Amino acid sequence: MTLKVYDTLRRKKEEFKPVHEGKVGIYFCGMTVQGKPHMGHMLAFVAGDIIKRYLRFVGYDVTYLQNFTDVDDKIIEKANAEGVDFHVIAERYIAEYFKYEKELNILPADIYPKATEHIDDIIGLVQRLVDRDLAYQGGTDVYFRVRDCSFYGKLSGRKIDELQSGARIEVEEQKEDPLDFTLWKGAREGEPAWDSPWGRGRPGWHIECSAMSMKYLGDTIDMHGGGLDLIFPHHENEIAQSESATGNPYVKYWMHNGLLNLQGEKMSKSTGHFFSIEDIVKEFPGEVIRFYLLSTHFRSTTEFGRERLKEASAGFDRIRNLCIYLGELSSRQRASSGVERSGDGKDTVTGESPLEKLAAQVKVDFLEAMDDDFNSGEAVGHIFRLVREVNRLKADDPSLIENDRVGVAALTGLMEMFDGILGLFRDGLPTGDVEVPEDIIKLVREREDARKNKDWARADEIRAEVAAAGYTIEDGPDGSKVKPSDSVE
RNA sequence: GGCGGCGUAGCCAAGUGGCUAAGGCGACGGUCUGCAAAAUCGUUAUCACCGGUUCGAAUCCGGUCGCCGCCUCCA
Repeated sequence: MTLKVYDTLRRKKEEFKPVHEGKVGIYFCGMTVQGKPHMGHMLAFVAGDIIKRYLRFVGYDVTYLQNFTDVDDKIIEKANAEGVDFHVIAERYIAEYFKYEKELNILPADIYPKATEHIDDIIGLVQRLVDRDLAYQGGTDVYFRVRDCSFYGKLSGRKIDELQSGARIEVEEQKEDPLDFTLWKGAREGEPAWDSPWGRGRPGWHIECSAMSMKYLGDTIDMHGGGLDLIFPHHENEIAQSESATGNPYVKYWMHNGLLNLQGEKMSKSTGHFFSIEDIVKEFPGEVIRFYLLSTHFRSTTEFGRERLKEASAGFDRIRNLCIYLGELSSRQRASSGVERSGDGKDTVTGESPLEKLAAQVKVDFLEAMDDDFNSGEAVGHIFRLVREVNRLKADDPSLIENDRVGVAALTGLMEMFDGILGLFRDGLPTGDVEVPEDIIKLVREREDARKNKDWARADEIRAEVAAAGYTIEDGPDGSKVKPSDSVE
């Protein structure tokens, strides 16, 4: 099987071949920490996480960078409004980010470079561009000369001449051309600033990503990710400045995630038309949020809303229930293994039992989906097929499953693999061994007695009571089970 | 105006030339259950419209309509 990846620049899917054998360097555009993270951010980072996890699963040595752009106009604005140092603002939102990164089971990046900690690298890169006459100082700023960049526009499909007509003419007379973008921004009174050959100032937007990406991962990196809305101008400018400076290709595969829609319209901070992760996490478990985000292909525009999350929650419960069932079977089988496990032949790996066949088939389907540009949406569909198939076998003849130790082990291993790649569960596969308070257990026992006596009224009463406490009772052939209520209302 | 994307069932969503168009949610009808829950079975799509290419198209080409994004800070 071969991994295929869609590249935004070439606009097609291609077989993935890393720059260096066995290694993958990924730079994922993180947040400009000027506010709390919203769902759109989280979608992007979950997408990056899936890519990272899968490449590791396939066997690559992955180095994953996710930056924090921790100085910009809005951060400074907020700092001034609150009368604090801009670092206070930046660090506040960085801390926020980490909170939700953990909540959504996003594996930590290997490096979280910050713009303000790479001022020297940034100045060095700007200097290279100035030295080559591709950038110039205008007033206290330094600009990139867009018209001299022959390949400008190749990522976004824009032509320089067409750009100009639509471009807002900025009132910066220091620019030779309105299209030129800022590499270095001279400081005004009261703004954070660093010394540079062009006077005190700070980096413009775009340049920090180029500098940090190249510093840690080299001139040419394997993948650069971020939201679709970063293609222009951010990534276009990154390519322009990076390739102009080094003469080497900047990125091998551009990975852009689709944007989140809210009732058909893009989430947008400026219009207030968005959900903050902070609010959503109050209503839904991080696992459900993550599951929803990854059950659509990351490049698609995705509808987001509470209704969608409720649906995802119901589906997610099906997967969780299967894991719990498998966990119970394993422990039961383990418990009985000492006694009756001689020579019925069931413990032999034959690859022939229905469970083994099912596991093998679904595994292939799942991996094929993931190999196809990390299509986690399709992959999730295969998991559901597995869930239904196992449940069907169980409904037909539970003993078939219960006696198939090898098959159960195969399924369990498969679910662990899915979990490793998709990061479905924060604490590993759910086992069903959840803590239920003593008083609840007491009630359940009481109810079982009532049921034996066919005192249905009392039984229903207790069930309601237990439900009110947040637990669900399921009556089965071997008694009643209790578990925390998992569906989200 | 320029560039790009999308339009698949009640809703969400895979699928980009060829077996019965994944999967989830919901709804309706069965099974199981004391009733539920969980689970399961069945039903619920000629893929926006028109034309073309092809033995064959949701999938390719052309056109029409509709929606959205980018072009300004944005995951």
